[in-house]
Amino acid sequence: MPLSEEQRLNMIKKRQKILDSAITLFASEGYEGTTIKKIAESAEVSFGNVFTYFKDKEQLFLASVVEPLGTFSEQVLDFNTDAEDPLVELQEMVTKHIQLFAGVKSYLTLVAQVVGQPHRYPAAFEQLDQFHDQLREKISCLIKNGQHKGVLMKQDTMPVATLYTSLLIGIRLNNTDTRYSKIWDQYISPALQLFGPIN
Amino acid sequence: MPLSEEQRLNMIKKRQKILDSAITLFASEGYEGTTIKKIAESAEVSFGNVFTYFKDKEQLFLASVVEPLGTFSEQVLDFNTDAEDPLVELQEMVTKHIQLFAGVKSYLTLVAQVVGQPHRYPAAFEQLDQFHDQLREKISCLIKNGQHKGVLMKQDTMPVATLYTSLLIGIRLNNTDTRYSKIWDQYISPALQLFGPIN
Amino acid sequence: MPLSEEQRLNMIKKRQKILDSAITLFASEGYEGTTIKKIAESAEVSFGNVFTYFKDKEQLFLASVVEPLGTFSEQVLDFNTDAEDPLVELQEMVTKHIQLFAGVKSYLTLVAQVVGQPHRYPAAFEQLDQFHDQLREKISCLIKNGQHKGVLMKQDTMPVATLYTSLLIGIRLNNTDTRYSKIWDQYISPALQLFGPIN
Amino acid sequence: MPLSEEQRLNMIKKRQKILDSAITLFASEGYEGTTIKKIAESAEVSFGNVFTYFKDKEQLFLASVVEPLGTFSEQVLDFNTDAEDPLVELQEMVTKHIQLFAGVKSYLTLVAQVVGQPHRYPAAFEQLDQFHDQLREKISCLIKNGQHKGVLMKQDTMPVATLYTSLLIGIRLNNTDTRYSKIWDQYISPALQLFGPIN
DNA sequence: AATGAATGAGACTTCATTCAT
DNA sequence: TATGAATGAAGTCTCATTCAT
Repeated sequence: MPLSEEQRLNMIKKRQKILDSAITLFASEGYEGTTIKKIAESAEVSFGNVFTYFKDKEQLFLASVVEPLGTFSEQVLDFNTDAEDPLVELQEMVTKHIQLFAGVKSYLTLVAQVVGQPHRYPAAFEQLDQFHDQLREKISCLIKNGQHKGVLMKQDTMPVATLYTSLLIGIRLNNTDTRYSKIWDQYISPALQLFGPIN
Repeated sequence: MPLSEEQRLNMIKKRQKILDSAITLFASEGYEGTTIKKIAESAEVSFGNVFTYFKDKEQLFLASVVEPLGTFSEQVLDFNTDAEDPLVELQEMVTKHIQLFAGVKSYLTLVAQVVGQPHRYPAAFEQLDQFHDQLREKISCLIKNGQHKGVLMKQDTMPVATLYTSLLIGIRLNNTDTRYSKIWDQYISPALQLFGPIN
Repeated sequence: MPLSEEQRLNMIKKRQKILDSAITLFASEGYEGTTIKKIAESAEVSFGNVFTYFKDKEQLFLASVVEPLGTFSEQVLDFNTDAEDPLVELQEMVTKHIQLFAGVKSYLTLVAQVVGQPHRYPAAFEQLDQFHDQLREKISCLIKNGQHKGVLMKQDTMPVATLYTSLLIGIRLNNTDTRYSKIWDQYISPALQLFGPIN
Repeated sequence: MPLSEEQRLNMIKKRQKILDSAITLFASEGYEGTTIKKIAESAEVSFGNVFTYFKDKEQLFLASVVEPLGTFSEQVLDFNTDAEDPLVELQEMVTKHIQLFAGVKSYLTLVAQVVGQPHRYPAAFEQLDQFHDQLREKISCLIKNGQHKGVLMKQDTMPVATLYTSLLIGIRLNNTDTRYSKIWDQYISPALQLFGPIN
């Protein structure tokens, strides 16, 4: 007697709720500061039920870092390296990134923890690092395009890309607000300067 | 019976050794990942002796964050807002900052933890935040000076200052190496772009 | 709606399969070392289904010890106390016992557990103890017969019977092999000595 | 400041008390049936303190099996294979063994558990098995001596030795009393028959 | 009857802190 | 001051049992 469709959906929802609670708590309380009990309470799930969905705390942490990465990276990587007008593309990319980073507080705090202590979370770090490389590579391409077209000043592109991603994670770390607000818009224009636009 | 001078010095050294070990371990293993036993072993001090110098773990953590701040902030704040040539001053500041951040891995990883989880470490965060404000303020002044002298493009100065400090903590987070190396020099020039230099 | 004959048979088979798995596992992993999940997997039955056939773990354990006892005791007690030639009867009994004990590894390991920790499994122990008494009594009778007929030396019979059953459970404990093999035959002749045969 | 002699002695006593409690409990309740809490209570020691002396439950179990083995094996192996009068030596050996096994209930129940589930306690079994081999070997020698001198009937010696050790562990398993009593003496003479004495 | 998710009690273990020496 | 044994609270995880489907 397999599970009914309704039950299956319910379980998927439940799993997601646990994961969301875990992300929030891991982000704000840290790995050891977060107890399974807290997660269960926050997700309105019984203590033991957490283990129905995640083998152990470590796996739950890993899932908290890795699972949202798919959607997130897709959004972050959504820009065109071969754009006709690289300056406009850059502007749009920066705008989107800033707004995205403004709105995703918990997850990015979690990411910052993993990035800050790679040897403590090797599996999670591995995945993040891979994405990070991909992102920097793609940004680097767009910059090269801009330099080619003479709208960006000539400079090594990878350091700039690295600085840019550092800046993104850095502002997320430095800001305590949870949602996007006008304040974040102020960052767009100076952040663009990093790429050395020629007007 | 008062302690001899030699004993007093010895104790000061011991305390510092414990603090250094604590910083390294808190940085790499996190707060609850770091045990008093590990700290004692790393500092080559007996287990119970740690409590002779620090009341409890929390205070030791606080000291790990706060005590190095004095020297560190002095170095970071060592630039002249009223410089004759703000561009040169900026260049020197950025160079110094990058080199400084390159060389202080453990402590800054620790700082990033506190900044990322402010409500978990309120006392420590308070101090760091205060320093951060002071730093941004001072950088903002230097930028204003540059804009006044027409060597920097006009833009809101605080967002730029914030971006700059974000960038600093961000590159520290993104790099795993423990010491300054030539690689870090690549960041200086693009980081300068952030301020919108006019040549 | 009563169950069809086929269903009834199926359930009986299923119950036996669970019991067999339980015996094997209880024997090799011990009571708490054995989980319902393991039993279910081993019996190729769903987890919850185990509880359809056995109220709880304790009852399943009890059944594991008690149910096979019927067949087993029948075989063990199958010898003739009033045999014409008690020496031959003894020889045949010992041979049969050794072969039987050689072939029933799991169950006897389980029995040994219960016998070794009587106060932990009082109900199970009770039953085994009763059978044990019966067995010793019957062996004692056969010995007496032999002594009467002058083919066994005179000695107290109960201690000999007890030693004999001890020896049987002891060799089972000391041997790791699961099936009867020629090795076991070596034990027959010396075991017979226990009874003090006169030739 | 190393520990004082008195403290060291105290710790040794404490460790032994824990070990003794563990042996008793493991014997009567089994491995999983025995909790650290129970052991601590029985040894009149705080819960956490158990871990000062034994890394974890498994190690405590191993120590419970292995540490008493030294004294025990010494006593069990204390007989002379080259005795002038092997019959007398055998008689003395059996007497001593029976009395020894009568008086060491808990430890031998524990031994029986390990022997019965070797794959569950591989490390402990290893040690016991080694001792067992040594014992059988030595008994075998004494039997050979007796056969040589014509006071024991000719038969394979190893099976007899194995039967004898089986018998010893078997009677220990079958008897519930904790101390040596006259009852045990009844076993001596029939047990001797096993070796096929010629009078 | 059959299934497997849900529950929470209870086990092991770690570790900050206390304290006697 | 220095040491490390003693304590027990708190955390993770397992698993028998229940129960809705």
